[in-house]
Amino acid sequence: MAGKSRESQAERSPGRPRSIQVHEAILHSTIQLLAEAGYERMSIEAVAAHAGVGKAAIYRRWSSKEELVVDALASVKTHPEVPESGSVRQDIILWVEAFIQNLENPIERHGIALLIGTLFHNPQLAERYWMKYAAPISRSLTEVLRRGQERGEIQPNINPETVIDILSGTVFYQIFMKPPSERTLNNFTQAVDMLLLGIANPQSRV
Amino acid sequence: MAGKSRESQAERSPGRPRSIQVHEAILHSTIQLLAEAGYERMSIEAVAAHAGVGKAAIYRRWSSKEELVVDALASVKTHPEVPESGSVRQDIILWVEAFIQNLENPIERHGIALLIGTLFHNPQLAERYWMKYAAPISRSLTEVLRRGQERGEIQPNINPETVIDILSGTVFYQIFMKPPSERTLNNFTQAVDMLLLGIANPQSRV
Amino acid sequence: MAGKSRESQAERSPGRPRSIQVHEAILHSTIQLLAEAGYERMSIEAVAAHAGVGKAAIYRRWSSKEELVVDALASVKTHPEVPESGSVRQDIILWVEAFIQNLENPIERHGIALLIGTLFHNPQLAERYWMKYAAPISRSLTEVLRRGQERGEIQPNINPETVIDILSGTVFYQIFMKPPSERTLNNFTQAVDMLLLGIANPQSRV
Amino acid sequence: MAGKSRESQAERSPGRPRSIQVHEAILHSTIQLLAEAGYERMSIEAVAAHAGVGKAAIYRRWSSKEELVVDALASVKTHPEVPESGSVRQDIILWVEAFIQNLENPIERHGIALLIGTLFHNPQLAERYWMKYAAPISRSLTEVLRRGQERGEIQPNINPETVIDILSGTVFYQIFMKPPSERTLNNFTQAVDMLLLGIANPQSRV
DNA sequence: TGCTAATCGAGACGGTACGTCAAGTCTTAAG
DNA sequence: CTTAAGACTTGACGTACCGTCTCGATTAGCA
Repeated sequence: MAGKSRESQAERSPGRPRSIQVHEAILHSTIQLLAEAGYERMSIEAVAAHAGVGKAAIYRRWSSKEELVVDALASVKTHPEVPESGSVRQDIILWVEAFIQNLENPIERHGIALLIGTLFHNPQLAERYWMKYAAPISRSLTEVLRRGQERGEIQPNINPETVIDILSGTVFYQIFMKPPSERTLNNFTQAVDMLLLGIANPQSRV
Repeated sequence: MAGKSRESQAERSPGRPRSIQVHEAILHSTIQLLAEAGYERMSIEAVAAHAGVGKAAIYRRWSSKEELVVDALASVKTHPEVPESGSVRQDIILWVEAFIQNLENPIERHGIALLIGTLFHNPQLAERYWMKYAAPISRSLTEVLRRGQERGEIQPNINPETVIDILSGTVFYQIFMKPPSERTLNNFTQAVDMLLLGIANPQSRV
Repeated sequence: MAGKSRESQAERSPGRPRSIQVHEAILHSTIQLLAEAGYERMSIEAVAAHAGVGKAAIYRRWSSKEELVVDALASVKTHPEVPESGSVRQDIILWVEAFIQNLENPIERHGIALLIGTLFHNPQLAERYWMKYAAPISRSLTEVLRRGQERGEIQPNINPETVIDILSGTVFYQIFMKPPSERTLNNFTQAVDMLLLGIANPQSRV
Repeated sequence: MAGKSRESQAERSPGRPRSIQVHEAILHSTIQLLAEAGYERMSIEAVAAHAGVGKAAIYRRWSSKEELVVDALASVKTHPEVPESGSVRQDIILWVEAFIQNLENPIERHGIALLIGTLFHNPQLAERYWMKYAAPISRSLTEVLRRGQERGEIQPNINPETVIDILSGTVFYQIFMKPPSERTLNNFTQAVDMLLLGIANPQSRV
C-alpha cells in the first residue's frame, strides 16, 4: 500500500548528487574575481580555473554569467543590525552610516551595478536579487521608524516606505552616481535633518 | 582670452579631412543599437556595419567602446526646462515629473546603467558623462529652489545641493533600483511633501 | 567606358588580403602535428598555437579539420619519377620500391588513413585528395607499361588501368592493412613476377 | 590437454555477476551507431543511452572507445564460405565477389577504416582485429588455391600468401581508395585473368 | 534468511577541444 | 591622410564528449 518508496519530501533524483564543495568553490571564486575585476572583465573560464572546477560544473548549475553572479552576490549578503540609540535621529544616522559602509565593499558595488544594468532586460533576475538584498535593509529602517512613531518622535501618519525610498535613494545617489570629485559624504547628516524638519519655511506652511 | 582654442583659420591638417557624415552616422547607429540591445550586447562591428563604415573609422575617433558610447549618449542629451508655476511645491513636482519622463527613455536608462557600471573602474569617463548629464538637471532644480528662497517659501539657510541629492536620489532609486513590481511612482508627491514639511513630530522638535 | 574597374582576371576583393605567410604557417604546422600525433589526436587549437596564428585565421580558410588536413596533405605531394631501366620487369620493381618508400613517410600514411576514413561520408573531399595524390602515381606506371608494350614486353591488349589497380592494391594492402607482424615486404618481387608470368599452369590453359 | 581454460568450477568472483544482456546491448548499439555515424562521430555517451545502460557499464568492460569498437566489429564477423565450382578461375571469381559483397556492408567499411587509422599508433589493437577479420578470409582463398594446385590448374611452386595479398589488395584498393567516380568494378574478372595468365608477352619470356 | 560484494542506471566530476564571436589592430587599394 | 573592407591576434563563449567518480538500488552466491 505504501508504494515502492517514500520520496515524500526529499524527492532525491538518481545519479551522483551535485557536490556542495563544488557549488561553494564556484560561488566563492566568483565573488573573489568579481571584486577583483568587475562584472565584465570576469570570465567564467577564470572562475572555473580558480575554483579548480570544470566549466561544465558551472553551466550545469547556472545558465549564464548573470545568473551565476546574482547567486554569488546574494550568497554573501549580511543581515543589517537595527540600531538602538534611543533617539530616531541618531538611529537614522547610524543606519545611514552602516549602509554607506556596506556600499564601500567592492562586492556590494559590483552587485548594485549589475542590478541596475540587468534590471532593464531581465526583470525576473533583478527581482530575485532585490528580494535578497534590499528587503533586509528596508526592514531594518522600518523598525527604526516604527519605534520612532511609538515614542512620538515621528508623525504617526508617515508612510515608512516612502521614507526608505528617500533615504536609500539619497545614499545610493551619492555613492553610485556622483563621481568622486562631486561627493560630499559629510552632508548626509544635513540630509537627515532636512527630512526630519522639512525645508519649507514654517511661515509659509498651510 | 581670445577664446578656448584657435583652430579658426589655420590648424588645418593635411590630407583628406574626416567626414562629418561618417561621424554622425556612427553616433546615430550607436544610439540606435544601444537602445535596442544594451551596452554589452551592442557590438562595434554591428555599429560599423549599420553605419556603412569601416571599424577603423570608429577607432580613429574613439579609443574604445566605452568612449564611443559615452559620446553617443552625451550627443542626445536634452536641456531641461526650468518649471515656473509660481509655487515651489508645484515647481518641484513638475521637475520630478520631467525627470521621470526623461528616464523612461531607453537610451537614458542605458546611459545611467553604463555610468554606474563604469564609475568604479573608470572615474574620468564617468566624470565626463556626469558633467554633460547631471549638471544641467541640477542647475534647473537649483534655480527652482533659489526662487523659492527669494519668495520666502524655502528656508534661507538650506543648501540646495543637498536637496538635489535627496530628490534626484529618490527618483533614481525608484526608477533604477526597485524592480517593477515594487515601484509605486504615485508617492513621489508624498516624498516631496515629506521633504518640505519634515517627518518629525512638531512636539518633539528642539 | 570600360566600366568601374577592370577586375577581369584578377577579381581582387576589397580589404586586407589574406596573408600567404599565415597560410603557409598553418599548412606547415598542420603537417608537422599530423605526423607527430595522427589525425584524431591533432587539434586545431594546437595547430593555431604552433603556427602563431589565431584560430579564426584557420576557420576563415578551412571550414573543418578535415578540409584543412586534406589541403595540408596535398601541399606536400611530390611528383614521382618514371623509372627507365630498359626492362619492364625492372621498371615495375623500381616503381613499386619508390611507392613503398613513399608510404614509409608518416605524413603519407596519415593522409591515406584519412582518405579511407573520409571516403565513406565525404566523397567530394576524398575525390579531391585522390586527384592530387593518386593521379601522378598512376601516370608514372602507365608510362612504364606503355613503353613495355612498345618494346613488345607486355601484351598489347592489356588494360594498364587494371594493372595499376593490382599493383597499387598489393602494395597498399601490405603496408596499410597487414599488421607489422604479418608483413613480408620481400615478396613484392614475387608478386610482380606472378603478375608478369601468371600463376596458372601452362598445361591447363585454353 | 584439458582445454584452453578452466574457469569451469572455481574462478567465480563474488558479488553480482556482469549481465550478458548488458554486454550484448552495448555491442549491438555500438554496431548500429557506428554504421550510422562512423567512428569519430559515434560517442560512447550515445551508445550508453541507446543501450539503456550507464557509461560505467561500458568502461567496466572496455577501457576505451577503440577497444569497444574493435570488439563490436569482431562480434559481427561472418565466416566466409569456400567456393567450390570445380574450376579455380571460377572459384577465385566467386571468392572476389563474396569479398566485395562483404565490403558493401557499412559496418565492415567502418571496421576497415578504423583498422587502417589505428594500425599506425596502436599495433596491438590492429593485430587483434586483423586476426579475427583477415585470417578467415585468407584461409578460404588458401583452400581454393590448394585445390587448384591439387587439380594441376595452379603451378605447384606458387606461394598462396602472395596470391592472397595480390587479390585482397586489388579488391581493397578499388573499394576503399578509389573514389566512386573512378571505380570500375566490372574489371575484377580482368584482373583475375591477368593474374592467372600473366601480362608478359610469351615471346619475351625466358 | 540474511550478509557481502560487485553489479546496475544515472548522472556529476575535471578536462580538452570544438566552432563562434567580438574587441581592438593592421594592411590593402581607392579617393 | 582618410576611406571601406576585411584580415589579423587574442581570448572568452557555451557545447559536447572523454574517461572517472559517486550515488542509491539491485542481484547473485555464501553463510
